[in-house]
Amino acid sequence: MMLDDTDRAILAALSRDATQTAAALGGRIGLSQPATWRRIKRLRDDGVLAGQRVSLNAQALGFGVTVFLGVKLATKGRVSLDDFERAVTAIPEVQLVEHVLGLYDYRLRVVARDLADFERVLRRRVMTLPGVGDVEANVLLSEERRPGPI
Amino acid sequence: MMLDDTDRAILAALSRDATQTAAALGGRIGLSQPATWRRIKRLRDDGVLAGQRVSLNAQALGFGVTVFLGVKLATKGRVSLDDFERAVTAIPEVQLVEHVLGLYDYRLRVVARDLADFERVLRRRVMTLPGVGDVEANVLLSEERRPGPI
DNA sequence: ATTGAAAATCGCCGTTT
DNA sequence: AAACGGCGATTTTCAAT
Repeated sequence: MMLDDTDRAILAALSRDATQTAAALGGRIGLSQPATWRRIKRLRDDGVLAGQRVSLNAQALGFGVTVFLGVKLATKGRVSLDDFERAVTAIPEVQLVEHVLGLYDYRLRVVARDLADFERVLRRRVMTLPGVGDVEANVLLSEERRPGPI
Repeated sequence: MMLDDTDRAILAALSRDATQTAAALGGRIGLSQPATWRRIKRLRDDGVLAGQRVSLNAQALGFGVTVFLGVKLATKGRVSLDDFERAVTAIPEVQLVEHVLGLYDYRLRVVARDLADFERVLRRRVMTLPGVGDVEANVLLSEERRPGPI
């Protein structure tokens, strides 16, 4: 599928604020409500707009600590990967499981109430995962999301 | 603020799909539309529901490669951090800038059309950032988002 | 239970490619 | 002629009270 500048403007606008109406968005880029809506629908149908999700404020929920873990597996057969993924997705504190290629095999985004709570998760849950070798940790200080290239 | 199981069910449902209506969501958890809507409004007012974002399908947009970069700065004064952050947010291919504590100073999520395009971004844009020391890369194979602890 | 707004269409006609 | 947009209108749905 081919995207023109109008599509890009719509995607950029929706990235900033997904709650705005088709009429308001169209007004800002010089399109009528139906035309804007048709384009949004096409972008949805083409799979470019993949969905819409709320972003939860972890701080407000009492999760003050976010840690990124790089995990290297000790053994890497197909079964090892499957076993690891099955087990890791059962840890509630894990928000994101990324299978990667490079120095590590998996990257995990983990939230905890505080550092003491994180230590518990690390020792009782992460270090006991099947096949785990090296684990590296980075504590999140701040993050900024950018619109991306579009 | 205090969350009960009903609030948790609402947050979990909205994390999966933010487009669903209060009536539909309520129906699934045994609440009326107004009751569900009031709870959602309270969660919004309390700052637990922080906003709503569309998820763009990078693949469909022609960005087939996602790479995580761990960046270590060579020099780490306040000015170095400010300079680095200013410069890195000007790279369109960077979707996410995470300031972290640990082996690395920053973690970047970078998208590119393909590996050749990524090499260009890495050499021309990332390696020329002010104060950059070591850079480590992990190529994303797949990722799975989880609801988190809520 | 109600209302007012917005989403989600449709048809038609003009323009551009 | 195919694709797209504007305009006007309608129906349906849903947020909000």
